[in-house]
Amino acid sequence: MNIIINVEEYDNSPTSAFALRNPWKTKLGKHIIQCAIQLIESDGYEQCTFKKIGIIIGSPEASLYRYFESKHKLLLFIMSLYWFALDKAYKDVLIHTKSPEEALKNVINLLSAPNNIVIQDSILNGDLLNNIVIIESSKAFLTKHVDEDNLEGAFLTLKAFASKIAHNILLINPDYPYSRALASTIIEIPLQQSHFSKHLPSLTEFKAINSNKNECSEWLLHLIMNTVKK
Amino acid sequence: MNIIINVEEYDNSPTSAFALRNPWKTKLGKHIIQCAIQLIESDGYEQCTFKKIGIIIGSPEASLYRYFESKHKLLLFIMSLYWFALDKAYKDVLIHTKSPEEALKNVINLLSAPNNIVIQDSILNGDLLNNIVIIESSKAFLTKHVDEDNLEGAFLTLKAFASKIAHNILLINPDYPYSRALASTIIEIPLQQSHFSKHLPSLTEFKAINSNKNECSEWLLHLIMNTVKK
Amino acid sequence: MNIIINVEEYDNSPTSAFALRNPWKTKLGKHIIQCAIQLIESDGYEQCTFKKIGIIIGSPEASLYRYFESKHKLLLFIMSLYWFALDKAYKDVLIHTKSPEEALKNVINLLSAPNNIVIQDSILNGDLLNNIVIIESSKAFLTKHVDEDNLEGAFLTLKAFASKIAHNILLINPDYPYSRALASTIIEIPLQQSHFSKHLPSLTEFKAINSNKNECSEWLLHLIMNTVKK
Amino acid sequence: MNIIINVEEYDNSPTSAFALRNPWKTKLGKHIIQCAIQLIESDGYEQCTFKKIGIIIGSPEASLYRYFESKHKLLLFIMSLYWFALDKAYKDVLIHTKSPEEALKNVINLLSAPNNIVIQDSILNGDLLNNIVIIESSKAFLTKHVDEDNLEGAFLTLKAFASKIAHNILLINPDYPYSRALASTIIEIPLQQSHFSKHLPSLTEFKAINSNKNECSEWLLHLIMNTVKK
DNA sequence: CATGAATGAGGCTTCATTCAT
DNA sequence: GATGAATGAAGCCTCATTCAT
Repeated sequence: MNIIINVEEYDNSPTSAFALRNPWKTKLGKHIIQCAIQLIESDGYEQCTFKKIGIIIGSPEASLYRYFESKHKLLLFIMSLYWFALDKAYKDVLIHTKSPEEALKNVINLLSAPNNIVIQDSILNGDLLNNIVIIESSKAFLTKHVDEDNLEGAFLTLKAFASKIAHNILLINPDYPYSRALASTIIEIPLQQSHFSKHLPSLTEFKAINSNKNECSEWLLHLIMNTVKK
Repeated sequence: MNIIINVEEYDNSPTSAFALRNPWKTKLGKHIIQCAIQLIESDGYEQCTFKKIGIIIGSPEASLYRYFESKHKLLLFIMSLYWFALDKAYKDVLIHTKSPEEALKNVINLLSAPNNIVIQDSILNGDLLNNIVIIESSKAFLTKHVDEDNLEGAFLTLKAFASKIAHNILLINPDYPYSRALASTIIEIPLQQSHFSKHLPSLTEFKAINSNKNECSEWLLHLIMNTVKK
Repeated sequence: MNIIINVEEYDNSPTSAFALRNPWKTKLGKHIIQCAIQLIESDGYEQCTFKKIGIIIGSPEASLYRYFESKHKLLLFIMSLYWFALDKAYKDVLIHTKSPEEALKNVINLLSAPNNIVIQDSILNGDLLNNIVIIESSKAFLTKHVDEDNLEGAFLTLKAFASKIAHNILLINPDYPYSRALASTIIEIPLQQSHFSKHLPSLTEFKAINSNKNECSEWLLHLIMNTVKK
Repeated sequence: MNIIINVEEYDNSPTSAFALRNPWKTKLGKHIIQCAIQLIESDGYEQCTFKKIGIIIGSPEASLYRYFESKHKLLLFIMSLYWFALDKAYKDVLIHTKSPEEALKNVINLLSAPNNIVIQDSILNGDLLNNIVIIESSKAFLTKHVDEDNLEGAFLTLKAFASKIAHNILLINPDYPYSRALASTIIEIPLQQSHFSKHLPSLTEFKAINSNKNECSEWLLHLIMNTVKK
């Protein structure tokens, strides 16, 4: 699926605070994001350097620093954008949704397939984003010299999204005592299973997530519904 | 809980292949493991260097290379050991278990609390190990210069463990079509929830895992049983 | 004390050669000088960058280059201006002075207290200027890529000032063989003592120069007079 | 003059705390000190980099970091050593001195000529050291991120030395009210005059300090004695 | 078995400046 | 006259590792 974000939405999102200037405004800015996503996904955050990105896109390291104060800010930017986009997609989906059950089904479908993010003429590959988020999220917490506020900002969008799902669970069953734990589980399982299917296939029956997303999503839906409805 | 491993078991495990010599045999070897676990957990794998470990335990970097060929091998060693210990604990638990249902309950309990690993006079903190495993596991796949065999080795113990759980699920319900996906989910959820309770508490109802482990474990048990039994 | 310089005087001084255009003519120009003085004093010449100045005064780096060809020229500008101002103040003082003894006393008083420089509506803090001059002067000699002429220019004003003092010493005692050495000593001692009182108080009895300037100035006067008069 | 320091004295001095290991023990260590002194003197502290030193002595940058934690520590090391050596030389001179008047004369002579420092087979050029001390001393105070204790350490040796001179002044005239200011003046004047003779010769009558040290030293002696003796 | 010394490669970042608008 | 964008060069420092003892 494609999630379309327009520039105004971006400007008003917590995500924009992680960049020094709007990267969608210049060719260089867009190249940085595209290339960073590919490199972080393939080599990992630590092995991805501004220098390497620069070589690929044909700009010197120094130029990247005009867009992102540091490599860490760039990572937070990408993750924040990811959750902002998912949150938006979910909001859009809710509009055409009649029951909370249908909403839950929709969000699981949303999470079980990679979602490309489209901003202006940039298309950010959802598959890569998935992998980055699952592998690098935890690392964001470890960088001690980062001020807490930034961290909070980075996960604001994730929290907003998770909170909506938890709310939905309570609509289905107001007595469900662990709506938040279940919401975060709904978010994590597809990412994990997708990851396993790639790297440790013996740990899952699902194949690469894009080929049979429905299978994983339906399994997850049953798993969740069985618990909530009771 | 404490999982006790004796040296002979260690020697025969895939874990031992990651070290150049048996670290339990010398004070220095044991210090390295202890200290590495603490440092990787607190600062992250990339920020943990042989130099830092050396300073803490009062040995020069060069000495560590007599035990571990590289920093990466040390990480694989720790992770491999973790899954080996859990696998062993599960085997021990199975001995006194009458039904597959009880076995599933037991493994969930096992996973929902931190498990210290005890080898000779070394006690490795289960809480720290949990965090390392959840944060650093994915990274193991990304280090390209490592030969595939090593990687496979590193996850042999995890696979063995997951496989036992999947098998158990099939004992309860031979028709359950996603036993492996469910097994890996059982392994991951407690780690994730424990992680959230520490770093993003708004994403879960559970508090620090050691304080009310039962709550998380019971929730997870219901979640799983509802799906399997049906 | 305040030393008032009018724009015409500035235009005819060697100082003006260090700027590309008259900085007193625009708000931006005056901001640059003010801010540079503060930043060089607090962080040192090397840590003071056009970028930092730009951020503080809200202009991009490029704008500063319309006023000063380089950071080094800006430093020379400030130091040159300082000695030009002191020289002028001394000239003004001499007008109302009857004896060379009184003149010597006056110049020591002048040097023993910080002197603000006032140009149009700009007031440059004398205390900061003192510190810059003592700390950064020597550095001007070391910057090899600067052509000699500029260097000479930068110290023209200092030399003119020192020369007047030396001349005055000879008026008191025409046989004094080291008038120039004594003149430069008169200039340096108050700067040094002021510096010590701030940073290494155990090396002097004087407190921060502004609080009891008289004490230092009187001590210095005795020291000098004892030598000259003999 | 040559001031000879033996390794034991060095080890017990505050100076040794600025190095990670004893630089006199290896050829590399001695090369670093020698070369750093030359480079700092000729190009200034900021322009002197570990890389440049490394190129000159044929070792990679990284090797220098085994001896000095940072460039700043290296500067503090050199300055601290300088004052430690002068302090020692003064102590040695005092042994053969009968009157405080003679002592004062001796210390002024000591300060008015460059003093080489000899440690084992290393000879550190006193002329260069003089220049470094006068130009870079003030800078040591500006590096804000340096902990205060280190700074104190760096100037411990200077303070010890200055304090001895002040004490001596009081022996000559117990009522002299500014013994400390006079002591620091005695230390600074020869450095300043030597500096002027090199870079701004019109500010002094003295030529390069080594050629006619006696002249400057005698002038200074008179200047001081006239004041102290009352 | 342990360690002190050394190092090539590279990471992250800033600087001083230019140029097109 | 002012500025937004860009960049080559370099700075400081750390890392993972090797080697000789």
